[in-house]
Amino acid sequence: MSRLGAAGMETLAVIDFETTGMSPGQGARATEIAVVLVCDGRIVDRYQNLMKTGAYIPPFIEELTGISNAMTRNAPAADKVMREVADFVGGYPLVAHNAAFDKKFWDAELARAGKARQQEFTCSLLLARRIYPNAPNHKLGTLVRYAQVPEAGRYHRALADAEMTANLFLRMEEELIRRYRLDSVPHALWQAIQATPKNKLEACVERFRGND
DNA sequence: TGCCAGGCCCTCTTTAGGGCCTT
Repeated sequence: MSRLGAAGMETLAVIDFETTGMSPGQGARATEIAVVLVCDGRIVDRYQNLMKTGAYIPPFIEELTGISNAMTRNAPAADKVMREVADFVGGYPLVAHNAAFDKKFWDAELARAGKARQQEFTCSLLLARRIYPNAPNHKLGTLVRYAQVPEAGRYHRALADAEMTANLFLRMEEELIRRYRLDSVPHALWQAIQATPKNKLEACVERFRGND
């Protein structure tokens, strides 16, 4: 499901988690979440909150993110934040950089809040590998510089990373429209590109155009 | 006890291994 914005464009929710580790299956918990809504080629709304889970943040992660144990101790409860952010996102399609990571935490933290995911994720990392195959690598920071996307604050804070992911996504949209002379890039085409083999981007777009 | 992510994607591949990405 995707709702339409004022100009008839689809709205997408770009999400980023900061966490205590790599996997909720190993006990890692979220420490911060941000979502930016993208519609009609721009960011139209934002949500950001630290969240208190009681999980210990290792020193390495405190250093990486700038989010300390003291900060999360005074944050609102994780289940309350997750219910709020789920209401904010609604049924909009979700986008994240390396979505497999954020999807694990989205599902795990939502479940703890008594809710379930309503929509699929689109991965800006998989899209970037297809659209920018010649980038030095496909880390978010590298792609921001490679695609000349404005930096939005400190890397590894949720809102800054979500905004940069959103701006990277919008830049990739512009690139596809320019390269293949499209009117727009509907969500279904993003999903098709993500699922297509890495060296078959052009064929994927042409097939979609033919079916459109 | 000891270990501990996991999906994508390339290649010296498919009866597999290892780097890339996310915190």
